[in-house]
Amino acid sequence: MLSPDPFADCQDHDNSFENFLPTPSTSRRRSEAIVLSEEDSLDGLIGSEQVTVIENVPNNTILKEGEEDDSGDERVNLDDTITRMLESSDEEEADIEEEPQNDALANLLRSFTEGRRAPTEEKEQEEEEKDDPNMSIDVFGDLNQEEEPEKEEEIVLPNSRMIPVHLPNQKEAITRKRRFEPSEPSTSTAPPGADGPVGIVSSDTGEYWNQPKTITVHGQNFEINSFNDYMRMKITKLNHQVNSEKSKPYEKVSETLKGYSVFVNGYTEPPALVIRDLMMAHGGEYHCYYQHGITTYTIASSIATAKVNRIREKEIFIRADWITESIAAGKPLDYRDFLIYEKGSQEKGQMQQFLRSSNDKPIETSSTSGFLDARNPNFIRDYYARSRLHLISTLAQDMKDFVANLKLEGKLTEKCFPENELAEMGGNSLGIETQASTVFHVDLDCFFVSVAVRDRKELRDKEVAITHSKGTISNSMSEVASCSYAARNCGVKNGMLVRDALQKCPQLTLLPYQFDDYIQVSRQIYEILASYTLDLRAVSCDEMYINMSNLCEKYGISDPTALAEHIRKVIREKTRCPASVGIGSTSLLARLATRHAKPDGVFWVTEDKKNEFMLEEKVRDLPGLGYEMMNRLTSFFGEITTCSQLQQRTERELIPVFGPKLATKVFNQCRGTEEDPEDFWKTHVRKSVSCDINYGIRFKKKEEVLQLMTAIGAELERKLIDSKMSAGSITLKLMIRSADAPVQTSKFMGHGHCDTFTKTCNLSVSTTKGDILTSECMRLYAKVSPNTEDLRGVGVTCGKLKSKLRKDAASVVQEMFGKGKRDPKADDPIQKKAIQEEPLDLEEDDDRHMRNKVINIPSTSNQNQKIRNIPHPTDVRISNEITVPGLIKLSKCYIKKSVKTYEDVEDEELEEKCLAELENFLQDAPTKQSVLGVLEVMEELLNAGKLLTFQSVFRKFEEMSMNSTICHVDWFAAFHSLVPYIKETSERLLEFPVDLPQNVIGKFGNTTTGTSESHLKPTAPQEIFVPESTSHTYNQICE
DNA sequence: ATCCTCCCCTAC
DNA sequence: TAAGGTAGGGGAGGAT
Ligand SMILES: Nc1ccn([C@H]2C[C@H](O)[C@@H](COP(=O)(O)OP(=O)(O)OP(=O)(O)O)O2)c(=O)n1
Ligand SMILES: [Mg+2]
Repeated sequence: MLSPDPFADCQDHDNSFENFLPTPSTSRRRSEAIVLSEEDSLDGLIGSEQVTVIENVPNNTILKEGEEDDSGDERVNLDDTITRMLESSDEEEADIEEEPQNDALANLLRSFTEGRRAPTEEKEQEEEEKDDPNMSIDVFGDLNQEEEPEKEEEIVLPNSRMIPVHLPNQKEAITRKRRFEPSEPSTSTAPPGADGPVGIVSSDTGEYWNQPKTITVHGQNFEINSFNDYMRMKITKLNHQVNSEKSKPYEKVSETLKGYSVFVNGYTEPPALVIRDLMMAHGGEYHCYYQHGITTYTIASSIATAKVNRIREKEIFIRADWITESIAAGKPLDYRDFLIYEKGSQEKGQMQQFLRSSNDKPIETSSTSGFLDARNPNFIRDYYARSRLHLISTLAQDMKDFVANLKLEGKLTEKCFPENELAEMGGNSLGIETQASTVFHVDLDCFFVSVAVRDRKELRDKEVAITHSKGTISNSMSEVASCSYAARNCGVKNGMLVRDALQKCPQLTLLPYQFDDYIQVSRQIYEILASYTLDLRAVSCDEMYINMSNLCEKYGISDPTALAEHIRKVIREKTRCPASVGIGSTSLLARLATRHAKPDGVFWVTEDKKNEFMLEEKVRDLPGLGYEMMNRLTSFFGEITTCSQLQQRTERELIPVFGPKLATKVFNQCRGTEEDPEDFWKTHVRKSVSCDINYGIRFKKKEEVLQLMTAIGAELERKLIDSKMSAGSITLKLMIRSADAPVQTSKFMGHGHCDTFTKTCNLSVSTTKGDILTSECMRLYAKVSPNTEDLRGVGVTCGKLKSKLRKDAASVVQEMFGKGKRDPKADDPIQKKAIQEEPLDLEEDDDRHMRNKVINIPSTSNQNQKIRNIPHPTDVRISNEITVPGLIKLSKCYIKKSVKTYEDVEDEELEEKCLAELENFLQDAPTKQSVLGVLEVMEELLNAGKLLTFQSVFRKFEEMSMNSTICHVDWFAAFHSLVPYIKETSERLLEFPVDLPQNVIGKFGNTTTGTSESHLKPTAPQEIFVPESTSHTYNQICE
């Protein structure tokens, strides 16, 4: 195959290298990324620089202030409200669910297995679909190696979409040289994708760097560096007795407590150490800290009253004798007999007991069957409960939502500081003009560590890292989530493998996560900052920007560092965590300033000093320039570390390196002239919702894939509903073990070196439904059809999101008719038609339909070759032309009937005529387009609020589709593939806040079971008013 | 030109 | 053992 990739030139260079690198071409790109490891030395530099910053830059460093030329005041538009955030009822009809779901799944399963039955033919046929120009079929050839191994040679680089650049030869040489430098084995800044320095030994970062240090045999790591080990043990023991004891070997006596884990709170009898041994000896787990969702029980002797008040949700306090008695009994006993109640408050305890027993069983820890088992329905939950990245991602999103809601309400959070402090701050400087723009960047210092160290004074200023690793294995492949500044001085960095961190810093103390506390602290800091101003932008769980321009002006504060110190003080008091504040006139300057402020300080880049300031800034610190871009920069211009060096380059020169957008951005950034975009302080509408699992995926059977997809679908449904969005498109991302990567990854159950494949499809009707998402994902999965055992990761992204909130629709109705009551005139279709509407999101579907291309329907002969390819709604992009004339006429006919109060012979005749036409139409096998046409008519009836008509049409259609004498057999299946979509639309309507005969829909929901009987007895439904659709279909119906 | 899909990169 | 998620920006190259 030929590659259209303009980067092909560079491939040639690489090819000359292939002697050294037994790397197949697919992974060449990645290995190159690893090879260019000046990143390491560069970061090492930064690391050491940080030391000086810490020591030499006193807190409150202020570069002199001077000019205040800018008169352009940052106006923030608080009115930029997202209407979608407004409240609206969002109930779900639980009982509608069951049966249709199964239908959808059954359908999907069928199509899935069919797809697998004849993979080769499928593959060839797929070519004509041409829906995948980028992902060449050969890629699959690559994966299905056992069939066609010779193909490997001609494979193009499917993953290497590069900016079209011709790398100078000489730079290439530099690149290569570096490749063999064993120096600075820091993996911390290597992006996750750079996992595979494939050419050398193995697939994973860790294995590459550590190959000389460890030997791996049968999954067992044999360590070499025992001195480090010894030191670490010794220090850990001093610092944390329990932890050190952990490494003692113990005899496993039984499996009685398998699946249970405990956290010991305070003094108990037997004491914590004994409990730990007991737990371990009997198959249980001992946790040094309570971990929400993971720790089964908390063991304590009594709970102080104060403590009861802040019991973590679901935390179960029991007495220690649960353990001893369970062991004695040889089975885990019911925890409820061992609950601890607050003294003298039996009542409350019983209430709690009741709540607990009714709500949920004690959290069975995943280890019962190993969460890697896809059959575990709590698969995702258990994984998430331990994933720090999931935690910080969702927490960041939560904080963004929190801020968005505050802006919407326009209310500050409750003041948590004396008002006069602000006034005092600016009191004496009323005459002095304040800065035109003052932006704060607040970031907690080594967030996770700070939280952990709060209650452990002895570890303050010590080398500490937060990780899953308990330190029992010296060369742990676990990652350091966050490390203290003392540890950073040793060269430890966030994201580094524990093994490497211990190598650099043997005295490192490892502490476990405290997820619950991160959530709390995160909320606290946002509550604090939001009490000052709503001009605030959430970046992550521990980091945000605040626009202090208005506040400074209001209180006449000319020295923002005083304000910053004040804020830091409040944060420290409330959370007991240190925060640093960077101050500048733009977010960029504030952010860069924070680097100098850390740890636990303030740094202000004043306008007159900002040019000077920028000169010394590190290029790597510019936001947007990561590992890969630094590599590219170096390969073009050699080592460039400071912004002053970067300033020597023209914008034009940077474009080939970074691409036009980034080049412009970086060009301005390195001069400090980058202005914040107009909407920087505005709430951003979320564009995607996704769920990724790229850990622990080792499947044997395709059913397990389906099971995972089902879980992902459910999770996405939850997230979509939570964010009040529905998905218009679905993207499936698969991580597949690279052909050259070993089956055993270096990180236990990690994904190792992988190739990724993505497939997207658009939904004809946007949805929140997990079963639809799942079935679509499986269809996409079938398109890739990788070796099940080589699957290493699955991610699903919902895009083309639509707000599911009806608020805007409702307000339109209110404006027109007042009070949101249904207008009687609206029932009259003729009058109704006269009413012109703003486009509502109901109609966005139609907009999208118009935009989408119409895919050519394969000729019938072509279709017949397939085993039996029943058209599916998403096979087709929506057509403008509806091809179900009989159905439309029937609809018209029913609409007419629903309006009239008398029987009309003429209408009867018309109805029969329509039915005949429809029958005629249904005699042909369903095509993609005709199935879609049916769907569209149904949807439009629903969208138009024609419930009665819809019912009639639906019922009629269902009836006909089941009758194989009047209709082609495939229509039955085709019709049922539509049901979930129709159901989804009908449920959407339930949310419409105008009077709605819910019972009708409810009844309808129960009848879409696919069985023959139809309960769609008209229970006197009324047509409801819904703002008129402008769609082509609807116009056809109304005509 | 502008859109869409399939990537890659970045940040926490 | 280990828990490598998630959202956004953006480029290449094809389709329209
Ligand atoms: N690779 C990473 C990077 C960060 N985090 C988590 C742990 C961090 O504590 C938190 C915040 O990230 P920061 O980049 O703000 O790093 P720290 O707060 O730890 O240090 P500092 O902000 O002082 O540089 O995110 C993580 O789990 N894994
Ligand atoms: Mg931080």
